[in-house]
Amino acid sequence: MSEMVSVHGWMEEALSSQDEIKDSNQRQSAFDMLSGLSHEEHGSIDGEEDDEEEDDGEKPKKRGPKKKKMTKARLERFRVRRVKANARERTRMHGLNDALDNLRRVMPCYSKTQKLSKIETLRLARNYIWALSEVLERGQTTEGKNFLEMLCKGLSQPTSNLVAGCLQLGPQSLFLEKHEDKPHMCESSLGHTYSYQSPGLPSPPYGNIEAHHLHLKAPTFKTVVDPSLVNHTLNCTTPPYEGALTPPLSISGNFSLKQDNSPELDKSYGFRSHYPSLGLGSHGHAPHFQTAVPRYEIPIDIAYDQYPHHAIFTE
DNA sequence: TAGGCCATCTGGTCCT
DNA sequence: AGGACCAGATGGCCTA
Repeated sequence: MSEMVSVHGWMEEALSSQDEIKDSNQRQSAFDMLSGLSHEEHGSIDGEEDDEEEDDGEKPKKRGPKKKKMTKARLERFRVRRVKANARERTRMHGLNDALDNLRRVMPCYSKTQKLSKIETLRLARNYIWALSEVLERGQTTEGKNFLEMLCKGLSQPTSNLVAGCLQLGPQSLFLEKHEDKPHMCESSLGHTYSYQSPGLPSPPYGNIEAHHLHLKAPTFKTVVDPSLVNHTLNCTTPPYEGALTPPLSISGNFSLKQDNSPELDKSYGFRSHYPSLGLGSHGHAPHFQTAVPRYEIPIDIAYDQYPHHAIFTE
């Protein structure tokens, strides 16, 4: 019993030493772990500082590997190992999340304020690669409805709406038409926040996107930012690529740009990355596609009866 | 309040 | 032995 107390004592110590463990839940799970230990090992705790096993000579020997006694020393090592493993796991997951963030930034609808979920980021990335492959292999345009449909395949409707909105609004990202009842705030690739009217897209949770929802008339733009910026974005055709073709990926150049928070880099980087062009930032060497804003007139039906969480485009 | 998303802890497995 | 990776469990936060 005294050993249990001491064991809980080190658990408490270990727990209190971890900033991450803040609540009773995690505390409890740690004790659950301890309970697991107690199941087979508490009986062996004998207070010895020594790790060596001892045969008591009276009980019949069991087959199989001997269970080492859970001495204080072993418990301490176990604790240290577990704490270190937790820290590594946190670090690993942070790295994974950083990578996911980098992926978000090269998606065609990056927004600092409206982050795509992990799963949606991966789905959109898959679609983006697929769509760009089609562009390269079949000469499809990035401005047609097919491109948008490919991008949105399998995405949830909120994400589809986001992508559709971003592609329609694009770098110009502002347009206000008749519907001014529910303006949305949209952070553009330039890092500015625009107020725009979603063109009738249903808001979550889940409706149907119909053709007229994405019918864009000659856009009239309203801006709440510097008009010169808007003018800049309105003329946002990237210069034709003149260099040698290289694989359209420059990881270091691409991602390092975003990690630098300089607004200037943000501009050039985001400007390209938010668009269905193959521009890969100022350090990338991918052929640039025309990045003028496409205007979609898309007959989109979403079969939400069948897939309540995913937008399915049907022809 | 339910559901989605997320961070964290944890133990198991594989590899070096 | 120890690290990387993985998946399950758990609870917090947020939103409709």
